[in-house]
Parts: sequence; structure tokens; C-alpha cells
Amino acid sequence: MRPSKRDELVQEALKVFYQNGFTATGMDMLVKKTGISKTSMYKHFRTKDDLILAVLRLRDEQLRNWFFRRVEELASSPLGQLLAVFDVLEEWFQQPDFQGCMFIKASSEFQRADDPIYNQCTEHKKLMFSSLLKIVRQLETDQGNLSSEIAEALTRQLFLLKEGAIILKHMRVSVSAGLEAKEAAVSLLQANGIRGV
Amino acid sequence: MRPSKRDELVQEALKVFYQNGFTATGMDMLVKKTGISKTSMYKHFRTKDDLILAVLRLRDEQLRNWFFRRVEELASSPLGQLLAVFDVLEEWFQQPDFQGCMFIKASSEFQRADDPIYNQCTEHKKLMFSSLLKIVRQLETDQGNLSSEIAEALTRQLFLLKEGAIILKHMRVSVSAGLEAKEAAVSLLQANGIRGV
DNA sequence: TCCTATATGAACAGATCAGTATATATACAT
DNA sequence: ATGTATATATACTGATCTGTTCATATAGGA
Repeated sequence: MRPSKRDELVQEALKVFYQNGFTATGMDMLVKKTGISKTSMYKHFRTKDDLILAVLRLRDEQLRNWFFRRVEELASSPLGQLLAVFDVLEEWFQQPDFQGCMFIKASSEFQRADDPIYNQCTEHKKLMFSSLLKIVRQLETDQGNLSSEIAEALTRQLFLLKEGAIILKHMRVSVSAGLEAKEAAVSLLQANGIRGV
Repeated sequence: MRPSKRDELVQEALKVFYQNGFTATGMDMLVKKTGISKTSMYKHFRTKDDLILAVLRLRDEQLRNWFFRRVEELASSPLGQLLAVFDVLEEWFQQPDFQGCMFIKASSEFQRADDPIYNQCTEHKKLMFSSLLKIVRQLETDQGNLSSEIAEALTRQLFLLKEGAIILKHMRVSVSAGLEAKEAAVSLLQANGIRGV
């Protein structure tokens, strides 16, 4: 089995699902937009849901890699990286094809608690949280005076800002939700006794 | 035209749409779940989208009224009310039928920029923002030293926390996202020079 | 050349979707 | 009692959905 056709399908389907929604996108539309035959699609994926799961796996890898690579490009210190998180968020928002968070949207369309798609969405958010926690723990090590409970609590607070910014941007409450979240993050870091911010 | 049947339909449809999603709920399912005939439904609403818009109007009124009535019950001072916002949020999350924010979910299913449903969802968020801003402005008047730009910025930061909490709760990252947001709100208020918090 | 793997197009099945048509029932006001 | 408004059940239309079937094309390896 050559992998290229399958990967091509997943990559193209991602774009269509992201811009058009999952339920609103039929398999026939995918045929039209990707040029790949329906027969081929169902040779690679037993059901549409399986294709969606593969799309979300790709998006998870794509987004987390891009996001934290950009964070590392913008800053090297843990503190700098925590603030860079919100600059990268703003970069994401300013991309012309930004259409909200694919996982929030998917979890809205497939909201049954036992739906594999829903559960894969929650998994993505937990992975994003873990990556953020990792940076906060490095900051903790650097500064020496943070208990690990504070690290978890601080990470959750920063994560609240990040997810809130995605919603405010997607729902047109804010134009620069990433930068607003960054200012709030500065306050939270200072309030938690982080030095140097 | 007796209003009761129409209102009954909107109220019952709200429950079904909220628990089951908009696209995933067909008109035939609404007939089954509400006991109201399809003929009646289409006498009151020309299309399914019109029914959804009516449901969202009801939900907007319902949620904003309940939310800020509870806030006023819990506290009388502007500062107390700002903190109570997050207690009420937590109350909402702990309701056994909590299934996320209906407007975030609807805007995920109807994401075209010119879709009336999408636009009604953004409108709801703007109204929630305005109500929050009103409390912050009262606080501003009380404390006398806040410029109105700071009031807007502070409101946006609190709103970030509120929306983030909805996502973290709905996507199972946090169990008590409302209380976590409240702690962050305390820090933000202090960082913005609010006295008495 | 022949075999195999992978691709394609096109028609189809069976279900479900939004919305309509028709005929009928119920309740109330005059 | 009779007209009017609102309700009902049921069957239907035509479109669209996921997924299948089948016949065929293409390309590479032995």
C-alpha cells in the first residue's frame, strides 16, 4: 500500500472539514474537492467517522508541533516561552483561514460522551495542557520556589486564557484576543510571584 | 393564535437541540420528543433554521436573565458581583444536564460568516460582554480611579476567563473550571489596582 | 506477458433529511 | 348550530446522505 494517496486524502479532507464543518461536508463533496474517488476513500477508511478521526489525529500533531515550535523560536527561557504562547496564539488568529479550533468545533458536532471523536478532542486539549504544564514546571525549577500544586494551578489559569481567547476571536468579541490574553497572563504570572516578568 | 403551543415547541426543542445537537436532531425526532405534530411546527416556523433562531433567542433571554439574577442574589456590591460571576458559572457547570454553551456549539455547526444563526450566536456573546462591562463600570464609579479604557480591558480579561472555563469544563480538562477562573479573576482584579478584593 | 495492487467512474441501495399536501378532529365564539 | 382557528395523523416528494457494487484502467515486478 503506497501511503501517499491516503495521506493526501487526510490532508485535503482536513481543509474541507475545517472550513465547512464535519456534518455539513458529505463524502461526495470530498470527492469533488479532493479529486479522489469515493471507492479509494472507502478502501482506506471503513467509515466517514474513521476518516474524521484520522483528520483529527493529523490536526493534533500538526497544531501541537507548529505551536510549540513557534514558541521555542520566539523565546528560549521558560518565562519568555510562556508569554510567547500568546504571541503564537495571536499569529494563529491572524492567519487568513483561521476558523476557530477544530477540536472545539468537532466536540460540538459529536457531543455524545462516549463518541470516539468527542473523546479524541478532549485528548487533544489534555495534550496541549501537558505541554503548557511542562514549560511552567521548567519555570518552577528555574525559580526554585514554586510547589508543584502551584504549577498545576497556574497552568490551568493560563490555559483558561488561551481557550477563552480562541472563543472570543472565533465569536468576534475581540479582534486581538491573543494579545489581550497575553496582558492577562502577565498579571497572573506576577500575582503568582514569578520574578522577572 | 394561541401563543402556548408555539412557546411549548420552542421550549421543548431547546432541550432536544441542547442535548443532541442541531444538525443531528431531525424534525421527525422533534415530533417524537415533543409530541407536537410536524404540521403545527411548520405552521409556526417556515424552516428548521427559523425554529433554531427562535430557540436561540429563548436561550439567550433565559441564560442572561438567570445568570445575572443569580449574580445579584449572591452579591450587591460591584466587586462582589464580579466574583459572584464565577460562582454562578460553577453553579451552571454543576447542573446535571450541563452540556457546554449552546451558542459556542451552534456557531460550530453553522460557521458561515453570513449565516443568521452564527451571527445570533456572536450577538449573545456581545450581550454577555456588555452585562459584564456594566458591572465593571459600576466598580469604576465606586473606586473613582479607573479610566474607561481600563474598564473595557479588564472586562475583556474577565470574559476570557469565563469563556475559557466553559471550554475547559465541556472538554473535561477541569472539573471545577468556574472556581479556577475565580481565583484567576481575583489576581486580575488585584493586578488592576482594585481595592478591597 | 501476466499477475497483483491500486486507482477510477458510475450507478445503485437504503436510510434519512426538510418540507408539503390532504383530510380530519377539536374547541370556542357568535 | 355554524363558522373559524388551531390542532392532529399520515403519506408523500425530491433531495441528499453513507456506504456498496461492479466493471475497468493503469502501472510496476517477475
